[in-house]
Amino acid sequence: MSGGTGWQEVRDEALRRIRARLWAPGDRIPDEAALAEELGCARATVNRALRDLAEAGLLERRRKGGTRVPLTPVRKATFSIAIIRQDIEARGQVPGYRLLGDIVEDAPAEVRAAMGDGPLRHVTALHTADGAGFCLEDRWLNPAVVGDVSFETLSANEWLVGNVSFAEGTLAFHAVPATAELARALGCKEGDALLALDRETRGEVPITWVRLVYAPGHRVQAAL
Amino acid sequence: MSGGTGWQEVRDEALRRIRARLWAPGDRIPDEAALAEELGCARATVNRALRDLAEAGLLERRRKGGTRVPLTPVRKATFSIAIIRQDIEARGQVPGYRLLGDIVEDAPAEVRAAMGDGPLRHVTALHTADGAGFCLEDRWLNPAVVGDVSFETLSANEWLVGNVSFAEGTLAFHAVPATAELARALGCKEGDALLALDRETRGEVPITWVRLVYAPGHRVQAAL
DNA sequence: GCGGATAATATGTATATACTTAATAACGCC
DNA sequence: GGCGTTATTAAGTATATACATATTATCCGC
Repeated sequence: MSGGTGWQEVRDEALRRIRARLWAPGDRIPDEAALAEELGCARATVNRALRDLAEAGLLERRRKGGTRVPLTPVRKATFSIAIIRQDIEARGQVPGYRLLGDIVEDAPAEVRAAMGDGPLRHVTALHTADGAGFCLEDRWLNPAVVGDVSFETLSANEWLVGNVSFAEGTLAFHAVPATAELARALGCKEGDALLALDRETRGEVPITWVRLVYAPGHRVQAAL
Repeated sequence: MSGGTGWQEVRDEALRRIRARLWAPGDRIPDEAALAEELGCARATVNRALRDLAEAGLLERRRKGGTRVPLTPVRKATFSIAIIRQDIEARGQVPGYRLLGDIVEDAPAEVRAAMGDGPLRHVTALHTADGAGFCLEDRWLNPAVVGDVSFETLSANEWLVGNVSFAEGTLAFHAVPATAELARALGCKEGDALLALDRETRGEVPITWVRLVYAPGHRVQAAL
């Protein structure tokens, strides 16, 4: 009657009521059955809509407890992790890649915490955009997983995505000062503030630990 | 037969096949009806499971085109945005708050791009954890939205969440060098590399633009 | 062979129904 | 009143069915 029964319309109507404070923070909202009747749709449709909002942190749902608008919503932001080359192409720039180092050695404590003790394959490479340094990849690999694949022309980043992707892992952002090596590779001054992304990937066993350090000014954008 | 028909079990089984490369990158997987029959459940259950994997970037689905394992998966990571005070409490530390400045003035170009021209209320505040500087909040507010609420004791961060939350916005991470003010507030040296989070929030009109600069070493963790 | 209309198809969604589960509320006992 | 048991409730899930919608594939006329 009111114009539609799709779950997205139900979600939008719920969102409107939240924003208009018809449903104020702390409030318990009508249950699914009541909303279904009011909006003229099935309960499953309301369920889908409210579940969607709950996943975004805009509602809190509990069995028997009903659904309520959180007093202090914990919004969730998502960002996409693509291959670096794709990232650069998406910016309309020409991607480049240069292998800087590839040796087996003992890793620092920070890496050993994630990858375990024992010698690891240490690969460093520079990704460029339109010829300029874009991102320095500092990667430690489990030799048992990668064997002796060459990363001369194909970045480890790309090889991993195509071969041992779909694994679990953790990810964190932080800031690091540019070392002499970073300054040289990324074309900035030593000590400059750079954005870094640490990522750890493992399947059954640890696979890789990587730190990507981006050129000055780089921003990683997320969507709410 | 095989042990269960819940959508999470279907999802896990699909994930297992992807990881085991039974379904290899580029492959088209069986359609929902076939999987439903094979796994002994309803098509809607399979749909729920595969939709979940597609949202995580582990599958690509298209009407008529079927479902396939992406050649270069674009994984999605999510992180939660809570009130800073809650963030600090979650670390087991005692949160503190000190208002540093609150004046109406013209904003720099970067902020005007998001908030429009005209004078804005500029609020700066320091969040502390166990007494030490944790995060400097540099916020520009639309006076038409906030009026003359006092942020002496309640952080703007918290006031906004409780009053104009549920709005749209953008969010980005980057790195900045510590200015003299930042160094003083966060207890570090001038020029130190610091993680910054820029966030823009708007409803019908621009509401606020904020930059949170964290103390040295701070990491923002995301989940895959 | 090419382009455009047409058919086929896999996913997307809506619905009624039924049952499960977690959490709260009610009850009754002491 | 305090406490443990039981009943109730609202969300969570599963299912069959039906129809919608985007594509892809096919067919046909030229």
